[in-house]
Amino acid sequence: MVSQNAPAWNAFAAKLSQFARLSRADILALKGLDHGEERFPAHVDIVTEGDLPRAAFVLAKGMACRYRSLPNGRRQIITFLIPGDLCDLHGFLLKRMDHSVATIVPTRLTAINYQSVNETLARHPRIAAALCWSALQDEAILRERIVTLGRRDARGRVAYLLCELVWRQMAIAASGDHAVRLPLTQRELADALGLTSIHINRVLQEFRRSNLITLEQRRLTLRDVDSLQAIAGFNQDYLHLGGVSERGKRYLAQQ
Amino acid sequence: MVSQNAPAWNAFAAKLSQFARLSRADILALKGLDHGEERFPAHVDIVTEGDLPRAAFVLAKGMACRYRSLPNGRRQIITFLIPGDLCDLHGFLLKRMDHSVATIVPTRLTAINYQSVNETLARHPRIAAALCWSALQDEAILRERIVTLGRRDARGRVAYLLCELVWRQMAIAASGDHAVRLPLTQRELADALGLTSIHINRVLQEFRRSNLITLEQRRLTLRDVDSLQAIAGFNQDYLHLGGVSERGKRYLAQQ
DNA sequence: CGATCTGTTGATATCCTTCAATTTTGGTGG
DNA sequence: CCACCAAAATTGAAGGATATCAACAGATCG
Repeated sequence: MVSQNAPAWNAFAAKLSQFARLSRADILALKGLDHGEERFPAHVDIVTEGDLPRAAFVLAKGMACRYRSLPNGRRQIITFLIPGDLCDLHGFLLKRMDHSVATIVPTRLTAINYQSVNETLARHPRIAAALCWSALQDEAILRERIVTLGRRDARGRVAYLLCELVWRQMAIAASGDHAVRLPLTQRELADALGLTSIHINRVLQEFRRSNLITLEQRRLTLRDVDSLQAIAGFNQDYLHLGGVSERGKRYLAQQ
Repeated sequence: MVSQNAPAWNAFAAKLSQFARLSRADILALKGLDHGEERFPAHVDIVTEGDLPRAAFVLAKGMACRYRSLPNGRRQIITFLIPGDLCDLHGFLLKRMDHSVATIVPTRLTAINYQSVNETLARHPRIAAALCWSALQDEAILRERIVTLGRRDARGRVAYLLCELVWRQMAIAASGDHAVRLPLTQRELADALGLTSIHINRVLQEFRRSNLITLEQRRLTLRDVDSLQAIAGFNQDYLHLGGVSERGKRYLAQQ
């Protein structure tokens, strides 16, 4: 069942390694969860609101988003999923999805063999702790989005989201220059930030004129991270990129 | 260490029982996590952004909120905590809190003995599953808030939040009449919904004039739930109040 | 190589905020 | 129990940030 799918496990392992140093055995155990790869074209639902939740998966390549459609035709993008992100590890407990997940570009998933998850976690406490931490980070990302939508203006929202996407991508594939591929349309940015694509357009242009960013050919570079952070009233603490607490380390040592 | 603290465990057990039928032994095990009670007056931080996370706790009585303050003096309330809610079970892994938690009224917490959590979960798979589900619900609540702040207008936001608070309280203390104590000021509603208290005031008055709600003496009654849901473009599916999926039941039976 | 989606620009509309003042409520001490 | 004070609720007027509408240019893709 193990697919030739190095990027997925690399990205996943890279993400988890932010939290806890994984041994060779740990990384092998991660690969043991591989239950086969699936490919999806761009702009297609992976799961749809109302469905029975599908098996958990790791996003191996590409990009996706969780979103919800409203009766009035609007939609809200809740989160972006990038390579290494784990999706719905415990979702099988639920009867129906309360939101949808869609691809943004052609995307590959690695299904997770959830029968063996518990055993793997029991035998590899560092993996368990890292997943736990990853879940904490995911929740922190949701909270930060709430803060953004509730109390930042349009410029702050855009600045915040661009920083987040760059930091998250840099965490799984170190590239020192704050430049990443950003395959999002202005419409998608708008749906994530609770604005119209027209207004997103005007904010992006202002940022370009002020030399805060460059964004062309789907490639985004943050040219002045400090100013962007100031505009958003923002820092990256919420991503908890700095590793585990002393208490957490002691806890891990006991296991 | 066990405090005379029946309400806490009742509310906690009532909440978890929505998800999985708990045995007597399960409920005793929950009580075994009790690590003492703490009391806080109204409008006081329980934890403050930047702090080392405190031990996990269950809110026993009262009401609290997670919030974040922004450099420009604004604040955003992220979630409300009501009796039975579990707070930061795995937070000890983090170095610092990325947000604060404050009381809204005089509040009692029951600290959780996190040394014994793992053992309890291993021995009581239904508790483990119920906590897992509770975490899924918490995440769903965050997602719904994102949808609200991103794509609903002021009337929709207020309608949504009032419904959510009533449903959550009804789930832990069945009262058939859609009436609950709501100790929030208009300022606090505003900080939760990304609006000004002045605008909250106008929306509430419109709702009262239209006989959608009554709200006086800190007591809220939903008089026309259907209309409120229509205004919010909203249903309660996201709270997953209906129990566990068949797959989830099979999984539990194996444990 | 046309069709459709995306990005861009301008004019106008609107929802919500801001500012300012007043009333009501709730809590506290005398 | 009442007087007093601060906080909360209420009301009105004016301003601003973003939405909506409309049209066109540019890019992407089968």
